[in-house]
Amino acid sequence: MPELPEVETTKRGISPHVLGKKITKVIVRESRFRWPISPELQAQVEGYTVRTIERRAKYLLFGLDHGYFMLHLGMSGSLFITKQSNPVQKHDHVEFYLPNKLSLRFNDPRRFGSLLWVGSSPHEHELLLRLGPEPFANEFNGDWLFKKSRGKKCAVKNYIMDNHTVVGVGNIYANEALFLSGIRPGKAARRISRAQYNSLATIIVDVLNASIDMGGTTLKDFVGGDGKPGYFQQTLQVYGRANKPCRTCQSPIKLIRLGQRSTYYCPQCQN
DNA sequence: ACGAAGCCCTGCAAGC
DNA sequence: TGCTTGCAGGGCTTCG
Repeated sequence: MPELPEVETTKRGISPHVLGKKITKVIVRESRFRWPISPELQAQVEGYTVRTIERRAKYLLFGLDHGYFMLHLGMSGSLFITKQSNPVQKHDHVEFYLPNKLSLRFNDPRRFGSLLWVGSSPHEHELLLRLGPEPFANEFNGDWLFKKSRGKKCAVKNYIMDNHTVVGVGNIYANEALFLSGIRPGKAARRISRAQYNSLATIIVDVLNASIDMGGTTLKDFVGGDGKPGYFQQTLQVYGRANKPCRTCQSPIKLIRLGQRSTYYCPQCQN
């Protein structure tokens, strides 16, 4: 389940091997993804050079001279550089041949990911057009969270996981950030104070940044490796810790479901 | 406009 | 041991 830090880490990991390189061949072994991979993609990409790689939310945008293709890792996707001669593993669904007998491979067991040709204005694409701000953008702060939340009855956890509020906050980081902010996840978004949103916004940015920094330590393993997710290396405070003692107060961590997602919190520390 | 639920899919763990 | 069942989850889509 790649969260934003893994997508950013992936981008940084593959960039040196992909930027300025010509994609000589595209092999689609499985086209059934979130949306089927169109034959157009292969035709548009083969023989062209990658000029830019951007991340928007959890999407990666690959810029060629005549347009962009966009890739999402879904829940189980990974993207890595490998030698063309290395055996194709299960779920290595798409392969981009690069110079020097290297390849960029897209592996995705659950196929919740996507790969789309989006033409010359990717940011105008339907999937990106109405997304909220990046967490690292200036416009994302406590003030934004507070103002946008007025009148919203939904749980604050669902609110911060909504891509219209801010992008890139997945289930794990939503749980962790709410714990670190002392906010109970089921509380209505409109009932959170400005001060609490200031704290929450800062913590979201800090947690994502820390995770990207840790992810960066695995970059050297990207050739032939898989880029270990950053969050496995950090100590999770509540996520996956149902009934275990809170690291702060020893109270058992509670597990509930909000918006069909596992939600963990400390009933003592979060109000 | 909002919010909740449904759906896509495979791997893994638990239960029998 | 080998089956069946349930759960996990990002995010688009549909329904109320």
